[in-house]
Amino acid sequence: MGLHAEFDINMNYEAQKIIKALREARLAKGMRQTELSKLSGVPQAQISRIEASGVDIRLSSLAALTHALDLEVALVPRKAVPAVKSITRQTSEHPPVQPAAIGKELQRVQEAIRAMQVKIPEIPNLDALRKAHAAIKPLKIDMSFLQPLRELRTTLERIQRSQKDWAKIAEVARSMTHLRNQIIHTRPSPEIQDGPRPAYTLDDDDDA
Amino acid sequence: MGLHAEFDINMNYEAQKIIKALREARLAKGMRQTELSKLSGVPQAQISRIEASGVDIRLSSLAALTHALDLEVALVPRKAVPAVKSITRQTSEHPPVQPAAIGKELQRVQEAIRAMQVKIPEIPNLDALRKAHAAIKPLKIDMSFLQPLRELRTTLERIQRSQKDWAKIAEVARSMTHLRNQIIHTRPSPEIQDGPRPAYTLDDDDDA
DNA sequence: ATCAGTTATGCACTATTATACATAGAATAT
DNA sequence: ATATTCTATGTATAATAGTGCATAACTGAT
Repeated sequence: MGLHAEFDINMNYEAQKIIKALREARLAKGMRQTELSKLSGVPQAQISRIEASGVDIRLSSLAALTHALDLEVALVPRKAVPAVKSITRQTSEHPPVQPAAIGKELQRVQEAIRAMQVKIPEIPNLDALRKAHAAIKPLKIDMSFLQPLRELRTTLERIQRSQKDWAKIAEVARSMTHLRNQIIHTRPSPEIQDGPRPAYTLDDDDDA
Repeated sequence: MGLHAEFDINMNYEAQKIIKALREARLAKGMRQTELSKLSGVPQAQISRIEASGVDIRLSSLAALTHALDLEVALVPRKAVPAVKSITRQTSEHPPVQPAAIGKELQRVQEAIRAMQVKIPEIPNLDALRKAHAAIKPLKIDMSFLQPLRELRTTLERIQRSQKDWAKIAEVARSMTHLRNQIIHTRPSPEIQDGPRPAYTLDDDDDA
């Protein structure tokens, strides 16, 4: 039982690749096992075992997890694999070439959201927040938006600390979406094209 | 066909869709459960249970089956799902290297069914028709079946025009299903003797 | 009616996932 | 070093996938 237990021989390559993709998808979203647990309904302990101990997961569980990660399980013909791969690369999350300060701030926002979730078990609005953030993340953001971002974050943190006014979370989410729209409109800078991040799916990036 | 379409409540929607896709992939290749069983190592009984009784299959089994079917399990971002679907359609479910005349006739059959539906709003038998057609569509069909297909279609059209004898629709559906079975059974016949065709087809008929 | 091929079920039995807690161990802040 | 968060494990139990064999049920063919 090492730190990273080896995979059992139970699962074949294919299966292990999927599991690995799952884990990477979670990490790419900055999600913790506990969060994913809450979103998917799968207990944290089980997620851990799945990721680390090579549990031969059942399809329903896989579906639950992927759903929570905004992914979908698909059966693609071998012949189509390369094409599909290229598409998913395009669509997957890019940590875009960002001014360092912006990148850091985005990270902090994500942190704040996560902290929120940890503190308060039952919040429906949180998902809106997460989505707003996810919508902003893949954009190229000008330095002029650093301030607004920071303010949003501090507001969020204040709410979290005060343990009250959770109703305001929805409001924050709204302004965050608004901010996103502004960002988009300031310059016709659509999605980014390069992606050093293959992220999940059909990864052939081998390893051991 | 959906003799027994009763899935357990254990599996979620997503999971059931995958199972269905599996079954259809098998049928599209004209494979029988015993054959798939040999290729994948999964016992026929288990395959049957999986397809019909909504077994919550494990990932390793899924991988084994998909592999035997020349498919791969992929996790695709929700946003990319439509694109991926269009690709996989192009590659697999698509008119499978069909003689042009057959393809056209299938199209006409579909037309006839649709016309029927427009004329008569509520007919239970129509669904059977639709299913029979859907079951035929993904098959590789020999030119020898062109005549039977055509006859079925004209019968259908006659019924529709006469505005009567709707009871016969069920009969047509039955013979269509029958036709499907015949088509499947003639699989081990490497035909391809079409005339009206660009000579370069490059058909990648992958039957092993 | 009979036969052959395919799929669905029944049953006994095993192997493993899944779950609930609890908690240890690792990694990160403070 | 201390606290906190995150991940991995331990234990016990329930639920069920998986297997093998046999065979029923259904279909199309002779």
